[in-house]
Amino acid sequence: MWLTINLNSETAIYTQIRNQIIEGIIAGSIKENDSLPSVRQLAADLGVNLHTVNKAYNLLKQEGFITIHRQKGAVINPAENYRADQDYLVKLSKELRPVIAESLCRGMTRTDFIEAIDIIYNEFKSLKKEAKNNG
Amino acid sequence: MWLTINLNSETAIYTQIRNQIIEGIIAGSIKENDSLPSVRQLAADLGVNLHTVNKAYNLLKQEGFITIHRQKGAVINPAENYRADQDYLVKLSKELRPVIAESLCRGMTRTDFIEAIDIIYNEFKSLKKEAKNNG
Amino acid sequence: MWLTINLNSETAIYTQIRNQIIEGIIAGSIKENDSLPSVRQLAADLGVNLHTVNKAYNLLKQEGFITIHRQKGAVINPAENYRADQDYLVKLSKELRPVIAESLCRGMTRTDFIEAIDIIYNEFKSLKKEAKNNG
Amino acid sequence: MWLTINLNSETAIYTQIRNQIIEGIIAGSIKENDSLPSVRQLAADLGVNLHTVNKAYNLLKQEGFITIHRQKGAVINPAENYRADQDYLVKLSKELRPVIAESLCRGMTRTDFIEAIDIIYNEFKSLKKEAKNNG
DNA sequence: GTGGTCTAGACCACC
DNA sequence: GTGGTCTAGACCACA
Repeated sequence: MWLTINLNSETAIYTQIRNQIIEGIIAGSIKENDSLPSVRQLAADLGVNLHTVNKAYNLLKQEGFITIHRQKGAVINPAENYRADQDYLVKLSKELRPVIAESLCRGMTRTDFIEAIDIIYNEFKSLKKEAKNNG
Repeated sequence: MWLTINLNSETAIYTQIRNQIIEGIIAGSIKENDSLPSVRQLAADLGVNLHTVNKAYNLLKQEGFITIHRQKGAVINPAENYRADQDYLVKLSKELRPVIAESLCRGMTRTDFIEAIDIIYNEFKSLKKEAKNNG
Repeated sequence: MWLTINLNSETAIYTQIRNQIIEGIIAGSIKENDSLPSVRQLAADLGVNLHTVNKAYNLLKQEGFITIHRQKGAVINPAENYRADQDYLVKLSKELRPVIAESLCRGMTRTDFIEAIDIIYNEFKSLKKEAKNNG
Repeated sequence: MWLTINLNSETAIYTQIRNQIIEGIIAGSIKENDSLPSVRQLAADLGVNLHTVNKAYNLLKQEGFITIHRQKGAVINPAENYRADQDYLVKLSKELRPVIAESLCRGMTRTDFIEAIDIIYNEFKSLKKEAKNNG
């Protein structure tokens, strides 16, 4: 499994799992209709508690990214199920506002900020290529 | 007082206080060498415990935004004290990465994302104008 | 537990805890990746409030000595995380200056002063040996 | 007056005053039997409260550095009055111990530490020369 | 079980 | 008056 979690991180483990699965989707290493490992399996692989993985999956389900079947386990939904909608834009704005505020306060211009996000966009582009070559 | 906090928010109260003070700095409603209200005063105004305000102030102090005086209370530092440095850029990147990942996953392009941040930049620009007219 | 605090001391309790943990590290009685007792546990052992221990741990975290895990509690960082850097040397100099000034004023030479610090160095050497024999 | 205090410093103002007077003694810019400015005068010069200067003077008196006369005000004592004694050595050791502990913990050797104190000794030597030329 | 947050109320040092 | 420290007791998120 391509997931790696950092126990020392400030970020909650279940959040790290959720974030990496989302990154897996955009990289293309997991696709629509793919199954995620079972809760039990993933928990064992990562050496974390069942509840933790469960919480991550439930969060992803609630956010529309996956559907949890009794038999097939967790399955990636088609992209239509979680297209950015108005609610998401509001949530996104709430997340970004304090981050942008701090960057402004620390003297970063809009251009500096976009430079920072472009580095991240490029990382994701590389990930995508890599996954393509491997898959 | 220009601070308003939301007791029901997911965001910790002390974080809300911190964030709004940062917004106050970029809006220009508080400036270099201005004093913030005393912890007791602000706590009373907001209807929260003094320790909560104290924690917010200590966080701001640790981040370089303010200096805490024994007599004058908390004072805004000159901007040089908290200019974006390498450490901050790393922190910023860590904050932005999962946010950008989710937006990509939900089908937002880089252009859509920049549109979202521009709305926030415009809000801050309006705040700045407003504060200028009031001050 | 190897920690002893003095409630009557001028030094704040949380500072005493911090200092003794640092001494524990240099003595070798706690090592890289060792866990410290939980805040509740240590607070109970020392007969102080859990917030006081919490403050000490947070200070140590901020100084780079420990990492605070959600599950495992506080863990000693590898020494690389808190090697003396320029900032520390400045802080050290600020601490030492008035101490050296007073010693000079009271007629102590540099040699007298080094004699005084050597007594301390020898104490730490003994502590280290002791810990080695016990561990 | 050669005293300069920093209101932003972590160090209490009365402690800064006390420290600088001690530095003045070792530099030779104030000598045995010299009078310090009156409490009122110094407070006015520094722009601080009377009580603050008073506290500094009382501390210096208690430590043996000065005598407070009704008429002549505060007068520097002869050096014999405050020679390092056993009590002072104990106090010094208590001050130095946590400082040395931290430096050790951060990987500084005894040699590194002595290098750091020598920088300070040299600063004081320069101060002394300077004061000699001016006086 | 762990730490994180918040409240309430106290005393002290500093100014 | 200011912030700094400490206590006591509560609830929540995370694992």
